[in-house]
Amino acid sequence: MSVSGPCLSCDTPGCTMQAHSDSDESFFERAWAVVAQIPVGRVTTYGDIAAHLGRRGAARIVGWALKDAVGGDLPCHRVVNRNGVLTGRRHFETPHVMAERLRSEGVTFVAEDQVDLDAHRWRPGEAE
DNA sequence: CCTGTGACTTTGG
DNA sequence: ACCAAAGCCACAG
Repeated sequence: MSVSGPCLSCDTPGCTMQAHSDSDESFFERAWAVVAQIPVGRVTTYGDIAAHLGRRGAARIVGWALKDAVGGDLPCHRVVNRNGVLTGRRHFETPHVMAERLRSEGVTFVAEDQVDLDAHRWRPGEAE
């Protein structure tokens, strides 16, 4: 990305991350770029990422993109579904690493596989 | 070009 | 409140 200025596809105040505008990269790569910016100890949802990329109904695609990123450097464990449930835990090396990593970052849980979304939710474009 | 695939989300019973 | 069904959409074959 090389364009400067405010976000064109989201209404997050002060967002300067134009991951969706001016990009020759695929939707997958843009999704990865967003995930890479999730702060430690925070989580976000598939829907939020998709909406931020200007594709409101592409939440599923985001999850799909993450699947391709497992094993890489991306903090894919910080992405949960809209209820805070770790629906992607099955795609990790072992089903527990997702929760383990979150716990080690200080994220609290309301259930075995459900994080306290209200307490840790991060929206794409927010300050880290 | 058409079809299948899903780490999702919303809706209706 | 719980489950099933139907939208959803980028990407690969």
